[in-house]
Amino acid sequence: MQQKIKISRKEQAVQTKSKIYASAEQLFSKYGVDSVNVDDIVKHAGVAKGSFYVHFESKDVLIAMLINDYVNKADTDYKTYLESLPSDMVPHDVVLSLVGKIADVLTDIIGCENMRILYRIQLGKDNKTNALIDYNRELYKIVYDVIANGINQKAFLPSFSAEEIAKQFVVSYRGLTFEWCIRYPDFNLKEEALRHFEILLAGISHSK
Amino acid sequence: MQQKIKISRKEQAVQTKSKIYASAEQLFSKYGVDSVNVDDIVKHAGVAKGSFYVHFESKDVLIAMLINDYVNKADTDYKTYLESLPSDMVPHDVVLSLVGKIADVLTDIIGCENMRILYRIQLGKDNKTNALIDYNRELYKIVYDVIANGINQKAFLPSFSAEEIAKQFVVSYRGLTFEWCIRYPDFNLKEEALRHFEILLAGISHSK
DNA sequence: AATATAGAATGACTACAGTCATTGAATGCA
DNA sequence: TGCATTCAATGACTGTAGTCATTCTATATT
Repeated sequence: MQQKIKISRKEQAVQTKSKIYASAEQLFSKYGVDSVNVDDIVKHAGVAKGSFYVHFESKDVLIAMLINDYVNKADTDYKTYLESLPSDMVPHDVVLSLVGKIADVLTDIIGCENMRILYRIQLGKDNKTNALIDYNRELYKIVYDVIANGINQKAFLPSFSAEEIAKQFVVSYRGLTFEWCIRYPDFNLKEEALRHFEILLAGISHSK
Repeated sequence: MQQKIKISRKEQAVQTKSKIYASAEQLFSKYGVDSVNVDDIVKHAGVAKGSFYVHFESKDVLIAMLINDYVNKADTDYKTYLESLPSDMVPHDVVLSLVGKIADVLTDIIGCENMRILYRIQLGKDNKTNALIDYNRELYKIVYDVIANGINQKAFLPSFSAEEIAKQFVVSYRGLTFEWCIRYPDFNLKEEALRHFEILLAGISHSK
């Protein structure tokens, strides 16, 4: 009468991990990451506390994974957004549109609280988190394409490589987002980002 | 036979706070902030644990105060550094010199670990810390002076105000420092900062 | 001088992240 | 089939930040 479906040890482990991940996602989205502790998560998942740490480095790493998944999903949208822009738009304006769109996504979809948590975790002493997660990879690639295209069209100077500019773009945007996180709500991310990149596009120096 | 020097209640409180602050400073610098707990500090100061929380919001706020004091002391040095530069140096080069000097101070004097802790605390949910401490105020003022001077000398475009540029300068530098903190030691702050600001100075766009 | 008030000081206590020695069941091997 | 190995699972335990009801005493008020 052994009707149980046989399940391998490995599959079982994957299922346990999923149960924990799903429970965390549910509880976090319902009550917020600060109001939910690891005991709540494992109780909801129906496993022991130790099991949590078999599958996840720490509570923070799990949170970072959840938020990062979310951020990456949003980042992928930028490609669709760029394709929706008129094809005759000049690179200068494409960059600024993208800058604005990113601010909208950060403000309306991801939210200041999530970014703050994500950044805090990235700065944690355990750089194991950082090895696992390649932050802003998607965004970097999209920016790179836009810049490379601008250089090809001779709209941007060839003095700096597209790689270099894209890298510094992401750095600047992180600085802006950081400022937004700590000054919220007294800092308008979109406005500041647009001004920042207008300066970057134009340069401040007469020498050319 | 009451030879005790009379001391007011307020003075007493100030002394208690100082004892805690000094003990923390000593122990942190000797063993590092992660190896010293609040119990160690209050034991060393000869007060009860509760007293710590009478005078300080949290362990993190105390750490932030200590590091911020240190950072501000370093920031003040930049003024001296700028005065040491040849007076005929063009504004473009003054900016880059300052950028390099800041990187040196962050790398050699303050250190990645301290910046990481400071940023992590700034991102903490308790924005009470942030109300207390005005981060990078000194740096902003110094950058502002350099930029305003550049605009006066007609070396920089008047399209953007010195306030605006100085503000964005600080934002960019925070983005760079953040990246340095999380990528350390695989990120050369000075190199990246110099490249970043070379791009900012020149701009990337042909339109002018 | 007697009483009331403020607020500094206290330390036992709670909450919670993270640990680790032990258990037990699936898999590999003879 | 029986023994050995592996590793997921367990939960009691530890370390530490932060709390709070209570005590104590200098100062203000009468």
